[in-house]
Amino acid sequence: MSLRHALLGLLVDHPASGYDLLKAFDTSLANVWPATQSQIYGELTKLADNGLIVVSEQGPRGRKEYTLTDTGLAELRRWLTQTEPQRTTRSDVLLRVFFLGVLTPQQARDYLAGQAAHAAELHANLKALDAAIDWDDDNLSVYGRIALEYGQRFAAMQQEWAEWARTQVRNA
Amino acid sequence: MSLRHALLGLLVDHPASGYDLLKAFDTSLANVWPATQSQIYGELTKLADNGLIVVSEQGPRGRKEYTLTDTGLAELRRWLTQTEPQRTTRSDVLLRVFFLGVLTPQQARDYLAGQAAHAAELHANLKALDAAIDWDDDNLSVYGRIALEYGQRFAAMQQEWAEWARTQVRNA
DNA sequence: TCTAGCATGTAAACAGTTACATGATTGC
DNA sequence: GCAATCATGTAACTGTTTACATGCTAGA
Repeated sequence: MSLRHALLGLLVDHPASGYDLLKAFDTSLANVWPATQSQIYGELTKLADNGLIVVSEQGPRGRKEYTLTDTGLAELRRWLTQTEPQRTTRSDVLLRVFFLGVLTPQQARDYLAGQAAHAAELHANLKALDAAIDWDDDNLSVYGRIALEYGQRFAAMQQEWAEWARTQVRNA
Repeated sequence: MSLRHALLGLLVDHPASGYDLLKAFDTSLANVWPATQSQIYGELTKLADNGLIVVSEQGPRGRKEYTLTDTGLAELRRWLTQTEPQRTTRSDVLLRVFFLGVLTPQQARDYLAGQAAHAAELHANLKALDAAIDWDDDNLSVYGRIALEYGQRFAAMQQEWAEWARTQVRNA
């Protein structure tokens, strides 16, 4: 269960409330590990119950600020070094490719063209984001840039693939 | 819910039993849309209840062979042409990158080197698979090849990224 | 005869999504 | 005063995984 560790990771160095974390998920982690409000609040309660985080401050409107405990940090490190990342992924986009044979060649090409366009747009957005951020050389910047670079390479790869794939579909 | 449509897609042209479909998931669809035995049998029952497939033949050992109905084929086409693929993905590998700052630079480089090695191995396997298959020019081959090409490009991209990323991690 | 593989089904637990529900505070 | 945003929580549902449970059949 990576959600638990994503929360621990976000709490390193700066305490935050559920609401703060929700925003972090919706921005920086949106394309890596999306999570809903429901999930986040529930998981924070469990993490606090297990002593991996503590409520360090209570603010207005029932705000609860959580801080990572030593146990929590140790667990984060254990997860990073002692466990293998899960690699089971599902791709709806690719699944559909397997079944394009039931459509006309024109429809199949349209589908692939749509995917190429989508990837191109994503690539442009990520490139713009990269340019807009003022990267320095602290940890957050180094690893944030590495992750963003992944996104850009991935989007470029998808675009090139979809454009190539389109040329492979011949009329029956 | 794509599992439903994956089953419909696999039943195009050739009737199959739950057991046959399970094997198809474990081989060709393993990296695209993994599914368990439990899920498959349950979903087949629902699809039959809804008239998208029918039990066309009963064999030994309680074997039930399912055939796609016209309604089922129509639904598959509707899914392909009228609905947008879901693009919410989760990447445990990438999530960990965000938090490599809590490790030593050496540990972070080790992690990235491990990912590079893993991607390289996957790439080699997919390349070998590609070479081993006797592709002809029917629909299955065309779209199967396109999907496999995606896998190869993706694995190559991941390897190159991880190797590059490793060089970005400097000692603090 | 016995083993491997064929063949299906169900129950419980876990993860994730959607929807509902409520209320406080800040700034205009 | 009102709207936007801050802030949390719960319930119901869907999808996925793991484990249990059972039995038949073909071939060595």
